[in-house]
Order: sequence, then structure tokens, then C-alpha cells
Amino acid sequence: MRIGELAERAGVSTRTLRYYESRGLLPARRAVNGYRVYDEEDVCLVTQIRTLQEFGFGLDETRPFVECLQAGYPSGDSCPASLDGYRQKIAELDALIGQLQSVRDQVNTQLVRAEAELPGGPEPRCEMRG
Amino acid sequence: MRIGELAERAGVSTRTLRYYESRGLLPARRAVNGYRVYDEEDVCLVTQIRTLQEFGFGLDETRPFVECLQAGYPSGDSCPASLDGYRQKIAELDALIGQLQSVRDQVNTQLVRAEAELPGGPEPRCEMRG
DNA sequence: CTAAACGTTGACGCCGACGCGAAGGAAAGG
DNA sequence: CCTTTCCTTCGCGTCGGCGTCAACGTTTAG
Repeated sequence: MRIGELAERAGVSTRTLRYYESRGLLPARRAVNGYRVYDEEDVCLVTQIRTLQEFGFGLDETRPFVECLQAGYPSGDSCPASLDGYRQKIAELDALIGQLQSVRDQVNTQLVRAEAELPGGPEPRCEMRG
Repeated sequence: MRIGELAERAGVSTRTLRYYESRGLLPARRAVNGYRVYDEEDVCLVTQIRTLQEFGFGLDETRPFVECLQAGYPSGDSCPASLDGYRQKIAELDALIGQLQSVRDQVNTQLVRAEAELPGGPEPRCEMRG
């Protein structure tokens, strides 16, 4: 299988595949003419990467999963390092969600206050209410 | 007041102020020697921008607030357009938080499944379980 | 034989909000 | 006069994950 077929089967662009290779994920054998050659497992590998990307994983963060597959395990999350990757991402998401919730509440507070002040008079000019 | 003083009083870099000017926010009068000249209101203006930035507003999204202040209103959110800015940002935050919650749950599901499979046998090789 | 459809490497573009450095003018103090 | 500090504009670098040429070689179908 060459890069075009892999790209189509994995639902990504050839540019993406070459980029993955340049980043050290997805190594490729080469044919005599220099063309990259892939096998069935590489489809899984790329699919794994894509799924994690949708979960917000950066390419570097997919590495444990990729290495797990390359080591011959049945799925990318068959290794402890991958599970840690999941746990860390969950922690990051929780932290981020918490921050966003906090910001959301602050903005909402500002909105409510501003709505209450609108009908009122001129109010003090140029206040630092952050 | 020149750019250095404004920068210090507003807690930003001079580079940032020049950038704001280049983006059409924070216009500056010029002294005969070409130096930028600011007044007290500009401190409020920059402070307003900074606060919104902390809320995740892009520079363009701060424009209604800035124009509101420039129009002479007591605070950046004294105008209807600013309130709409708040509302839209809240909506964006809610949407984002919802997506992140969804992703978090999906990752957690994967984690639980993978943890359950780890102790088990070899399992099918190279599955597309996303 | 030729054109189309693949493949290769290399390198610039994008987005946002600046950081950072160059090369120079201007003001203030000793 | 000299030094320091401030100011000016210009323009590249950053980060991630590619998109999009360019310029060229290979394979395949007609």
C-alpha cells in the first residue's frame, strides 16, 4: 500500500501522513523507487492518532499509544503508559473545564451588573472595575 | 503621558500598546517629536481590554467595549453592543464547556474499558475501536 | 508517445498576540 | 560632550498541524 491509498483509507491527506512521519510517528518502509510503503497495521495506527486528536491530544501525546501498537499490542491503549495518557488528559480537561466555568460565571456576573446599570444614570466615569 | 508610563500603569508592555494601536484599538495623539501621547482614559481603555482578554475575548471582540469607552460612556459595558458581546461569549463558553465535557466522558469511557481489558488475554489485534 | 495520475523533497503561509532585536532619533542629567 | 533612558519604525520568531505550491521523478492507461 502506498501513501495515497493509506490516506484514503485512513481519511487523512498525504501531507498529514508525511507530517506524521517527520514527527517520528508512522515510520515507513521504502520501495526501490523511493515510494513509501505501508501495511494494514498502519491504517490502525493512523486511525488511533486521529481519534486521539479528536480528543484534543497533541501529536506528542499520542506517542505512547502509537508505540504500544508498534510493539504489537492489540490496541493502542493496551499499555500502562497509554492509560496514564488517558488519565492525564482527563485531568487536563477537568482543569480546563473548571477554569472555563469560572470565567463563564465571571462574565455572567459582569453581564448582570451591566444590565442593571444600563437603565440608571451616568454613573462614575472610567472606573476600574476590571 | 507617554507610552512607557501608560505601559507601566496598565501593566502591559510597550510592544503590546503599539500592537493594539496597529489593530485599530487605542489610537494615540502624537507629540511634535513623534512620541505617542496618552491620557487617563487610555489607562481605563487598556485595562478594559486586558480584563476581557483574561475572559478569553479576542482583540476584535473587545472592540465594542473600547468604542463604548471612547464614546464617553462611564464604562466599556455601558452600551448594548457590549452586552451582546458578553452574551455571545457566554454562549461560546457554554458550547465549549459542553464539548469538553463530552470529550472528557468519552476519554473516561476509553480509560475504563482499557483498564478492564488490560488484565485479560491478547484480544483481537488492531481493532478499529476509535 | 504522451498525458494523467501518482510519488518525492523543500519551503512558505496561516492563525493570535505579542517577544525580541536592530538601527536610529530625542530628551535629560552630570 | 557623554551616557543613559526613552522613544521611533521595521521585521523576524513563536506554537501546531497541517494547506498549498514548486519543481521534479515514476508509473500506468490509452
